[in-house]
Amino acid sequence: MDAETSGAHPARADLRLPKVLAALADPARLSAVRTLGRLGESPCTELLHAANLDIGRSTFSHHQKVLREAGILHVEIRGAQRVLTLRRTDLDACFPGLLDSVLTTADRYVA
Amino acid sequence: MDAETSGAHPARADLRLPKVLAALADPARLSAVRTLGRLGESPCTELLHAANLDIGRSTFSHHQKVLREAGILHVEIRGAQRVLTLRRTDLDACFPGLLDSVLTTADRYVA
DNA sequence: ATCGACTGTCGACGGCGATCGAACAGTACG
DNA sequence: CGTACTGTTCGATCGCCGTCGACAGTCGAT
Repeated sequence: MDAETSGAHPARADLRLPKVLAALADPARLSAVRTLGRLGESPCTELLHAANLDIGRSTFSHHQKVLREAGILHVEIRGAQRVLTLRRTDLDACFPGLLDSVLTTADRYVA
Repeated sequence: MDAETSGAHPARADLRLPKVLAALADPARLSAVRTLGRLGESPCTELLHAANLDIGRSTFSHHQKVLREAGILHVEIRGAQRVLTLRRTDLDACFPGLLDSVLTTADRYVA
């Protein structure tokens, strides 16, 4: 079926810390992840606006891909939209405390 | 005195999450930080060997600078050597749980 | 069924960063 | 002083990453 949906999402055992950190290191992606942490789930464009990102949809599409391939995001196709969610359980299993830390860090240390 | 030693080390209030994550995202730097977490403190060359990094001294010097400017390392000059330590208290204050997470993540998720 | 509005993807380009080797500077020890 | 060691700086190379404009599915309305 979806060599698309499954191949693009790395298995839990394939997650790697450097890749996760690199994905989170970009300000736009970090903002998106933190916003998604508050929203729970969101389609791409909606998240793009909710995170106040001043970038085009094409750029955001690229970021979404990077986050997905790092194992941070799960993408579910609903009609014409792709609904994004955080892979909380997988991330917590591999990197205990990391996601919580990234999500709860005060805004003044993120700017 | 040390406009060198103090200016190069950002104040706690100036630490920024994206910069810290970017510094930790590089495999060589990540390995160095994790090794330093076990050693407590170490001079550059000693850490370079302890971390099994297959890179030259000049490259490591660059990484050390990146980690220092991100606020992750503290550098103390002792004679001819520079002794490196993690800025644990500052990092814990700004990004609770982050350093612990990075240091305690299982090796198999770091490779 | 087709038009239009919306969704997200793809190819290309530009710039940053990791790396190296060589030259340099500071320190310790004879 | 001269040798050995520690780490930095510089210039160059090269691959990767963020960005954009043009393109392609999908849905609702007419």
